[in-house]
Amino acid sequence: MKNIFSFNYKTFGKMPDVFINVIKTSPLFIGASEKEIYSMLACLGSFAGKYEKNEAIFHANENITNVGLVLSGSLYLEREDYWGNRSLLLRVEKGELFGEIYACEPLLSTNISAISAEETVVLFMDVQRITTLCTSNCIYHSQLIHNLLSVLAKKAYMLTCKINHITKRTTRNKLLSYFSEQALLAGSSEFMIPFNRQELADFLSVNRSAMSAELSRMQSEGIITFCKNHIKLQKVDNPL
Amino acid sequence: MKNIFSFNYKTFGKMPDVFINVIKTSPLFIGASEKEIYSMLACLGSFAGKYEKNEAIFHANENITNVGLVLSGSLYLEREDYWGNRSLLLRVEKGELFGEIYACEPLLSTNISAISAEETVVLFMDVQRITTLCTSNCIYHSQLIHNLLSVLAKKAYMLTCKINHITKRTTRNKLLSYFSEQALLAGSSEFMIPFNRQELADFLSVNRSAMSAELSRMQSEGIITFCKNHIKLQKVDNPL
DNA sequence: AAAGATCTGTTGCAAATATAACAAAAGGTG
DNA sequence: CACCTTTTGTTATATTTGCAACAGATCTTT
Repeated sequence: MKNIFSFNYKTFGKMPDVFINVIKTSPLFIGASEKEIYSMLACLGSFAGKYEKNEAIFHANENITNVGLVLSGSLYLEREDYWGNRSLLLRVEKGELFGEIYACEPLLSTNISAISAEETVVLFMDVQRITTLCTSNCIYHSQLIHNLLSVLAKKAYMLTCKINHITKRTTRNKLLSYFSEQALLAGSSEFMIPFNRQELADFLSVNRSAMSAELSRMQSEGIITFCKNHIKLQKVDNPL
Repeated sequence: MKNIFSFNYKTFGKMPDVFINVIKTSPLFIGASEKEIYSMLACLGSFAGKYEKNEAIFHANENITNVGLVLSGSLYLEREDYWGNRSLLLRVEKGELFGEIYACEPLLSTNISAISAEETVVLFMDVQRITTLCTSNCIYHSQLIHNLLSVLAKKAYMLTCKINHITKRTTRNKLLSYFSEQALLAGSSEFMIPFNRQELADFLSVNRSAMSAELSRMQSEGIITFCKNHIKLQKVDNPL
């Protein structure tokens, strides 16, 4: 990790515009003015770090107190078990938060690792300063708490959605469950998935080659068509 | 559902002591005085409902605005798929909250149902009145928000723990993952589980009879001993 | 363009699982 | 106690998955 900038009253405003625009549209600061954002960043002791591909942003069992906001790039929240089987919990994209579970409840032992999927810049914030009233006069403070609640609720919701996928008993039904969610999100029967085959298999916790074979069967049966990461669901009577 | 009492300035203090004691130790009100609790309950438009066994407290796709607190009994958060396969997300015990995900983010469509596991009394509270500043003078208000954040973070944590169990590739490893978590929680190699066999299978999303057979194999191999819901992990070199 | 690395699809086989059917055990009720 | 219901364990079989190995495709690097 390479520390690229931090915020206090001296460095106020030293952040590139592309990053500010990400922060403005992030779920934590949505609706806040640029001035409010700078004020909050200083208040939250923010600093940013740059990571190469496949670098660990935090490890399982590490003590996390900062929430992370992806300013550019993307990362995986993942876990490796005793035998080295990787299980991919979530992919975190630009503009999204991660580590908020552990940052809000520092007593919880981290049970996952955060690994950069590409070159990635992360903004860290001390979330404890959000939940305890800050001494400086943050007009945006109560809104921030409200947004943090919203972020946590949505994260928990995403986790229950993921559980709904992987509790399906066959690889085909796991795939269809995930694909139909993605189609709903995209508002179209055609969509791109943010995973390659190995990552998708790790996300649905099935074997890659078995999943690849199942994808081919589904295509030959006319249930789906796919080309690399582009998936198209065909209309069939009862896919699920 | 049978409505048993609600709270406003008139009904102040009409709640049985056993229920007040549950509320006092609940994660939402922990540390609050009885007076503060009554004040908050009125502020949150609370009311309580009584449910028979196997009654639906809310259905999937229902719009949820209230968070629920189990005053007595217990319930399951579960989901049934197209073919009727039940998937048991979580068991919610006396003193625990449920529905907080949907109550905090009412735009999220409910993807699970809440079903009482036995005769159960639930206290409902309008959580939106927590996150927006209430007009009455609630001294405990900011503490309540802090507690709600904590509850959501812990719920998300529990969900990631559950994902860690069910992403294991074999029934044996799912069982061992769950059992070792329970042993850690109990602080002992012997512990009780809150599920019967069918419920445990639904929780780990495996077939009941296949799981039953696996439990027997594990016992015959000396990995565990069990009698009904009482499980004992044996010390072996490399159980996981 | 050539060489190397990575990703993807395919196949056969061993291992694990789902399913159904049944019997024994446990619990509840009159 | 007898009867009924629910829960649990057992078994056989068909289905599904994991695994390993390989070849073709795609992407990177020099």
